[in-house]
Amino acid sequence: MFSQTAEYALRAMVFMSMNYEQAFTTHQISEATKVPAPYLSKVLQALAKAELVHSQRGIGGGFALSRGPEEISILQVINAVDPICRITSCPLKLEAHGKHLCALHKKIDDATANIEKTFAKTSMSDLLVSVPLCDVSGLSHSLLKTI
Amino acid sequence: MFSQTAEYALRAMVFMSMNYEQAFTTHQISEATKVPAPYLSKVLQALAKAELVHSQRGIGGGFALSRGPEEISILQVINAVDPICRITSCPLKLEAHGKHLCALHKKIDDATANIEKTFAKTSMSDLLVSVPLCDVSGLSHSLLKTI
DNA sequence: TGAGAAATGGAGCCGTTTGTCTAATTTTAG
DNA sequence: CTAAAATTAGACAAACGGCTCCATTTCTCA
Repeated sequence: MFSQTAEYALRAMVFMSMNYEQAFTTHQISEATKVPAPYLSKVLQALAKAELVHSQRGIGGGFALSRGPEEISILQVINAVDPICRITSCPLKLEAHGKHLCALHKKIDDATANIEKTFAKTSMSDLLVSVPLCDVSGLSHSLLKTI
Repeated sequence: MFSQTAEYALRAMVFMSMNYEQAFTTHQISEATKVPAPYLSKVLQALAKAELVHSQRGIGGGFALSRGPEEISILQVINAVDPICRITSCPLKLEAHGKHLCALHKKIDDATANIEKTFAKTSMSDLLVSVPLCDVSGLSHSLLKTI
């Protein structure tokens, strides 16, 4: 339904939201979210390009949210890596339909619109309630102290 | 969002619903729905395996719905070719979560559940209202007469 | 100023999806 | 019984997503 990449991006974003003023290295995020590190690196780059996170090279560098977790929605994260695209014109390219979608495509697009709406309304901070995303017990000791 | 294959399957099903007691050949369906014929053949086989359509070889054969269009939902069609799968356990395989999903995965699964529900409630006959799926003017003369 | 820590960018691998082609099989018409 | 019409089965090709690896660049600290 949703791509693996979107899942990875969301895990990373939720993790970073847990302590959003701090910068985490790719390795730290990978360890906590169980996302393969080299691939996570690409995902984080996409998030950086979308300006959802800010990257900093060198010692003490890493990735951090570019704004507060309450200002970043699930939709923004998904759209940064694997955009949800609406049906704006007839996929069969029929002149007859023009701008109107047939019942089938309207139904599909309505469902997509609903998803968009739900995900736009939910922010990273909404996802921090009660149950943590990740296995804190598995984290390295040095990282643990920072959370 | 949804796979190309699912789109193709739905187009074919809607088309067959327009005259559901008749059998259409792969070629006829391909022509009307603009789905590549050799690939459509695979899709139709999947629909046949799911018993949504019935196939008949030889002269005068083809594919036809196995029951009335009001008894076939969008969800059934999609699940036949590219199943919507729910999140039943933590994707990170964390012991800590057990059967409970964290906020992130619960949110994603809820959205998926909503899609499922909408698509389960909509039948092929609901998709036949007013605007036709396909470019009837582009169909061969012999096929046109049958619709 | 140098060393090491980190992100960046590009090439490339593997499996799945999408799509094509061909040969074999079934079925009906005549 | 035969020929044509149709599905079925299988191998094959191209494109894409997920993933890895490595060389390069940028940055900080001592």
